[in-house]
Amino acid sequence: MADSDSKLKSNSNVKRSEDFNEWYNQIVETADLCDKRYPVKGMNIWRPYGLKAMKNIDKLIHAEMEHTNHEEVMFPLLIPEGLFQKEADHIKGFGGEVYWVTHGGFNELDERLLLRPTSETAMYSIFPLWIRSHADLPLKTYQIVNTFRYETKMTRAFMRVREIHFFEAHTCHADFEDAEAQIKEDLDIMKSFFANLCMPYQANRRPDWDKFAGADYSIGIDCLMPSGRTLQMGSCHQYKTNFSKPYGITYEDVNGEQKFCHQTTYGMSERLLGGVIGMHSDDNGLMFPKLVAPIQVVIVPILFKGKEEPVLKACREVEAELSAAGIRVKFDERDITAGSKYYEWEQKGVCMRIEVGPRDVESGAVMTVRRDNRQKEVVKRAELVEQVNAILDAYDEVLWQCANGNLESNTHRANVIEAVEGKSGILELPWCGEEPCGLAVEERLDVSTLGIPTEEVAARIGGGEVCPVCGKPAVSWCRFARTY
RNA sequence: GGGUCCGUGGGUUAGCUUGGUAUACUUGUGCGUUCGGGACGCAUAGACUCCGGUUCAAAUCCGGGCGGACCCA
Repeated sequence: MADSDSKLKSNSNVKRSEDFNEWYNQIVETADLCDKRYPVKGMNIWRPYGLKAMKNIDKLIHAEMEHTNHEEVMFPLLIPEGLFQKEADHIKGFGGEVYWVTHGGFNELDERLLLRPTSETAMYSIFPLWIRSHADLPLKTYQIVNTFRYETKMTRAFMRVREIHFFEAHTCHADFEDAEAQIKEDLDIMKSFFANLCMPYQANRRPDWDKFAGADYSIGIDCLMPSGRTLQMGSCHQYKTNFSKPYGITYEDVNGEQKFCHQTTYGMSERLLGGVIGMHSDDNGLMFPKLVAPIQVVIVPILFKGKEEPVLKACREVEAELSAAGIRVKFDERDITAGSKYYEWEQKGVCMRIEVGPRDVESGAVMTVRRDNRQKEVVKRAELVEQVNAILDAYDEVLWQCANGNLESNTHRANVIEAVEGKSGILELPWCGEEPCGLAVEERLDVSTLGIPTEEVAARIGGGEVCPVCGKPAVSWCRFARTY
């Protein structure tokens, strides 16, 4: 594998291992995921291949939602100013980053409309009409729509954009306990969902100064990228009655009393794709998990003059057989050399390829090659589907192990700040729970506070640790990291 | 929030200081020879971010917009 001296496809390739950030910027375009040339900051074009990957992720979300009895809805994009302004903290949090619609044709609007930065205020104006009695609860809804935020910071494909492909689940409950049960269910959903992406993560309860605008508390889902920074891949929020009071979301309980609902939300976005790209890749390009990959298996014919027909025929049979088994397969018949196809599909993250040449046709077999380690294996045609599925499973397992290894070896726990100073990754320190101490750690280490692990075992103080800033007894462990 | 820099075929770029015919590689297209890890030959297509100013003349100088990169808070 003479990668180092092989000719570069483009004039400006950087290796992931050398410059992760620049590599990311290039791979999203060279792998045909998006087109960044649209002339509005933070608004990129989804190209077919990238959109397929995103839709596959969406499918996993839909499946989780259906499984947990959430129902899909779609609310309008535009929100009247008056509705938006009902919850004070919410406005404070989002006010600076909303797009306003001020005109209809040539006429100035009486009431300005905003493009939803998130849909709380749109949905909660209607929920009171849907909820009348305890029998209407819990109300569990979700939607996958585009939202808009006027980002002033540097934008980055899939990771920080102004038009966001956004998933949001909104639930209403009779009381706090039931809302808390919903948060627990959300944590379960995360577990199975991120397993499908082969993404190990940490769920952290955000400190109060970093919670969602209007929330009682927020839980962030953080993944550690190979660059050593964490990426927030989603979040869920306990609202208590913070929104139901201003929006009048009430129900009549069994005793005939009117009560305010308790609410939760769970949100994720196209960042999921950005995270998958960053996490599962190497110097040769992407490695999509099998459930995300637009193409799971690519078939490359090895053609020799005068022997084309039997090879092409075998390829078509293999394609049909795999396709019938529900595997996303592509037969690459283009008239370019086999080698250039290998490089291209490896870069685009196809899980494995099948080579079919005259030798294979004669022996009734195919050659399989895995994307993750380029391991070659001869597979008999009779065992094709079974073996391909086995390889895809093994491939996914490697992705998970690799990512998990990165997380574990870059999580550093210590009692004093000096011990984690200069370390990259996730840093865990005891914490007294006071904001000034958290902020002091942030400043000292140039990190952000991720928060307290939601897993009790990870959060619990065991041996009388003290806050490394103020020296008072710690109430829990707290995580810090440089973030995207 | 404050500052610096950049914008030339689809991509990467030379040219800009000192105004005058725009460079190369790559990609794309067509034909032929090839094909078990980025093939080769021939032919061909394609560009000065936008608006205004200075000038006989602007990719080049000046101002602004839009877009992008970086640094500091």
